[in-house]
Amino acid sequence: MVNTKLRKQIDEKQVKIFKALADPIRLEIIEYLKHTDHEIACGEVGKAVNISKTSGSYHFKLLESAGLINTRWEAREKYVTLNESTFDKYVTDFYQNI
Amino acid sequence: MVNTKLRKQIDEKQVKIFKALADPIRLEIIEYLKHTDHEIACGEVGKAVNISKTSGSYHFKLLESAGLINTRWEAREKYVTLNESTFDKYVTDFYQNI
DNA sequence: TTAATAGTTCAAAAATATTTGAACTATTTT
DNA sequence: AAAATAGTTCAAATATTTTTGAACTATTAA
Repeated sequence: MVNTKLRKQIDEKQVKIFKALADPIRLEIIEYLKHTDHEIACGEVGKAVNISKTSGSYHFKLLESAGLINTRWEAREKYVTLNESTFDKYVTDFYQNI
Repeated sequence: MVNTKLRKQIDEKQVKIFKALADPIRLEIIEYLKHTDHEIACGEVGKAVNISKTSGSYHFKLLESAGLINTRWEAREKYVTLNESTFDKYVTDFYQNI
């Protein structure tokens, strides 16, 4: 059990995560990344799910800001992977924890 | 593994559920219902989370349409409970199943 | 050193979601 | 029968999210 202020912060984070998951493009990206199962460049994912680079930039930023993906720059490319621990804590364990 | 058309339907349902969860009022309602742990009238929940009846009507309808709550009318009141099986299938098991 | 490539940023436009209050239905209480 | 209660519906207003294209930065390749 947590206090009210912390509860509220947790909820804001929780809402942010569900918002990030509440979009068909982002779900496609997430599914693609899960099945890929290794680091992959944003551009390659974007091609796979058929979105413009601008749209990709928007969606990857949002996913990263929610903590659902990790990113790493190398040369011209930004590589992404899923952040499984966020899925575990905020999705898989959501119902149990509220 | 499922075919493309079914995959798409599942995704639509999945998006709808995450959208329903992606709102602070609805998360409060859900948390309240989980802790209440028995049938309770919409109005009582609405008072507890401090929303207008119009707003309550909107949010309960959305939660029901996503399959996250069950409802039952009795006399003037509409009673709600969480639909745990939807949480299990679409939230708890989400990451594993994609 | 110029081209091409990978991605970002910006602001405007378009699309979606939420809130609000007034008027409504159905049921129960007085 | 009238008043009160519980909830719905509607349309307008507001707020938030997403898409778009043009211009940009940084890096690599020719």
